[in-house]
Amino acid sequence: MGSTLGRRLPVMADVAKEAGVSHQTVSRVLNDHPNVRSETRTRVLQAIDKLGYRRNLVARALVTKHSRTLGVVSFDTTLYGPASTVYGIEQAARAAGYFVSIVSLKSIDRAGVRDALDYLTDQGVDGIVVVAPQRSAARALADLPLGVPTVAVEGGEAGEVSVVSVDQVEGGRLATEHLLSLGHETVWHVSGPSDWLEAEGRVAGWRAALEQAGREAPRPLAGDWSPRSGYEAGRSLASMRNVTAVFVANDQMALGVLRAFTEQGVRVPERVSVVGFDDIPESEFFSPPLTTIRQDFGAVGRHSIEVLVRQLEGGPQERERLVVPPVFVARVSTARA
Amino acid sequence: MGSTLGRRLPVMADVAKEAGVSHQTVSRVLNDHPNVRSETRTRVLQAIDKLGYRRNLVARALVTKHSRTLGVVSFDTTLYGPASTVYGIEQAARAAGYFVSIVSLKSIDRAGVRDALDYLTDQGVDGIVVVAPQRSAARALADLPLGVPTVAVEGGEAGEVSVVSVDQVEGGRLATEHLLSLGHETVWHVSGPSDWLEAEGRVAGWRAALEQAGREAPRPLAGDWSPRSGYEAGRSLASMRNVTAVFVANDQMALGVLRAFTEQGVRVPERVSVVGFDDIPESEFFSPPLTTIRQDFGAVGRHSIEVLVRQLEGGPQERERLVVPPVFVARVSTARA
DNA sequence: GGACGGGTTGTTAGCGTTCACAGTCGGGGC
DNA sequence: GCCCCGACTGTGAACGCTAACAACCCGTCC
Repeated sequence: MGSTLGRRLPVMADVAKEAGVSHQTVSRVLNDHPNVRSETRTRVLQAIDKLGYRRNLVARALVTKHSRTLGVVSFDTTLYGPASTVYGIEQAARAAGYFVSIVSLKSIDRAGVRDALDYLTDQGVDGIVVVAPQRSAARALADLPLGVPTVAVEGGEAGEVSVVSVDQVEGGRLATEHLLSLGHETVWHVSGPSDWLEAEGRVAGWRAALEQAGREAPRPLAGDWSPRSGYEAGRSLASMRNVTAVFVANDQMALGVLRAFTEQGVRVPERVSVVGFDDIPESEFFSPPLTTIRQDFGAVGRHSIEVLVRQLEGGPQERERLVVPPVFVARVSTARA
Repeated sequence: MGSTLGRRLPVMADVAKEAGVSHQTVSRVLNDHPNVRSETRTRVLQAIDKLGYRRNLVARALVTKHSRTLGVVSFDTTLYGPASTVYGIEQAARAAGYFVSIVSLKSIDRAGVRDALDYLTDQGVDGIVVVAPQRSAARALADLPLGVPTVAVEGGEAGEVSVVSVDQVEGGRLATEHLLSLGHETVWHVSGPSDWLEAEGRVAGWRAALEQAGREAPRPLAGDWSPRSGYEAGRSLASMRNVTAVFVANDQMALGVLRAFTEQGVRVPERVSVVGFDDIPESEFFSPPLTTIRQDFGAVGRHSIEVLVRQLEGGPQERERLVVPPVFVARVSTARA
C-alpha cells in the first residue's frame, strides 16, 4: 500500500533505497537481466510491491528509443470493415505487447495521410499500420518518406511497404461464378466508389469471370458503399426487365438493393438473384438472407501486426505481401435462372 | 532537406547551433514564449526548417509530465454503437490536440477494466475515457483507484467519475409512448443483456410509459444485441396472437425480429408494429424501414472529451453528469392498432 | 600464492527536453 | 551619471530511466 505519503509517485531510486541496492539493480530486475542473485531479486520485488512502484515508460522510451507503441491510420472506423480490421489490429498488437495509437481520417488524401503519419511519428510510435483502402491513400503511402516501419492493409501496389489484404479479385470472381453457375445469362454489378481499391478489385473479378464465360459485362452501377446508394442502384435495376442476377460490392448496398426490389415488387431470389460482399452480422437476417462473400477482417488485422512486428524485431527485411482468401457464403438470395 | 548526413535525427542543440543561439531559445520559440526577439525567432525557424527538426515529444513528456495522450477503453468496437462513440472521441480528442491510445476489451470484467486502466496509466496518458456500458464495468470503475482524470461514457452511477450518456430511459419511454399513442393495448419488449446499463434504462423507460398509461407490462424477452437473438425472440413473439406492438432494444435485434416475422407471415406494420433503437445506417432500408430511436454517438464522444479536457486543463473540478437526449425517428414499421 | 574469470553489484553518463535562475543590454527616471 | 527595470538570452540542473563501464567477490587454476 502506497507508503508514499508525499504525493510523488515512487521512482526507481526509491525502490533501490527501500531494497538497499542501487537503482541499476532494480532496473536489472525489471528487465529480467540474468545476473541478479535471486535473493536480491526477491528483495527488490518486495520493495516494488511495498511502494506500489510502476516503471515510467516515458523515461524508458526516451533512452531506449522504443515506445512499444504502434500507430494505426484508418478511414472512417464507423464502417464495419475498417472497424473490424482495427479491432483485429488492436487485439493482435496488445497480445504482442504493444500499445496502439489511432488516427481516424475523415477524408483520405495525400495531405491527410502525411499529417497522420507525421503525427504518429512525432509521438514516437515504433511502427505504423495504415488501413488504406483508397487508391489515393495507397499512392500517398508509396511516395511519402516513412520514418518508421510501415505496413499497409488493402494498400494495393504501395511502393516499399508491406501489404496485407483480402483477395478482392477472387471474391468478385467467386460471386460472379456462383451466379453464372446458376444459369444466369449475365451478372450485373453495383460497385463501390471508384477510388477504392477494394471496389476496383471486385469489379475486376466480376469482369474476369464474365469474360471467361464469354459473357458481355453490363455497365456497372456505381455506389458509395451506403445502403442509400444501393437503394438507388436497386431502383434502376428493378426497372430493367432483363436483369436476373446482381453482384453488389458490399452488404450494406445489397440491403438497399433488396429494399428497392421489395418496393418495386421484384422478388428475390425468384426473379433476381443477389450476392453481396463482406458478410456483416446483419446479412444473415436480411429478407431474404443474403448470399455473400466473407472477408476475414480479424485475420487481416492480425496478419498486419505479425508482419509489422517481424519487421520491428527482426531488423529490416524485404517487404512482404500477404493475401487472405475470401470465402463464399451460401444463403438464400440466389436461385437458378 | 535533411542536411543531417549522419543518420541521427537533429535535436534542439543542432538547431541552436545552426541558428547561433542557445537550445533554450529554440525551446522558447517552439513554445511560443513571448520574450523572443522576432529576428531571433525567424532565424530559429529557418534553422528548424533547414534541418527538418521535429521536437521529441517523449523527452518533452518526461519533463512536463504530460504526454498529450488520452486513453480510451472500450468494449467490442466492432459494434456500431461503440465504434461510433470511439470515432467521435478520437475526432474530438485530436481536434483538442491530444493523441488517442485505445484498448478494446473482449470481455468487460473488473480485472479487465483494471488492467486496461493500469496499462494506459503506465503508458503515461493524461486522462482516460471509459466506454463502460455494462454494470460490471461501471462498478469496477467506481471503486478502482484512478491514477488520472477519467470520464465514463454510459457509465451509470459510477462513483467519483464524470459521466456522459444518452438518456436511455427517455428513449425507452419515447418508443413505448409512440406505440401506445397508436392505440396498441400494450407493448412487448425485446431487451438487451441484463448486465448492460443501456438495456436496463430502456426497460425502465418502457415500463414507466406502460405504467403511466395504466397498462400491464408483459414479461420482456431477453436478447444479447445480436440479430440472431432478435430473430429468436421474434419467433416466440410471432406465435403469440395477442402481440401487436414490440419495442426492440436495438436495431440489429429488430432486424432479427423483422426476419422472424416475415418467415412466419406476420406482417409489419399491418399486424405488428415494431420500434428499434440506435438508428444504425441500415435501419432505413430494412423491410419495412424501421421506426427507431436515434442516439447521437458522435455527440456523446465529443462531450466526453470536452468534459475530460476541462478537467485536465482547468484543474480538478467536481464531477459532471451530461445527458444527451435521444430522438424519435418515424419510419414505416409502426401503424395504428 | 597470485592471476584469471564469471557472477554480481555499483557508478557515471547520457537520452532530449523544460524549468529555474542568472546574466546582459538598453532606456527611462532621479 | 547612476540605478532600476523590463526585454531578451544563456547556463545548469533536473525528469526517470538504461547503457557502458568499473569494481568487487569468490572459486579455480597453474
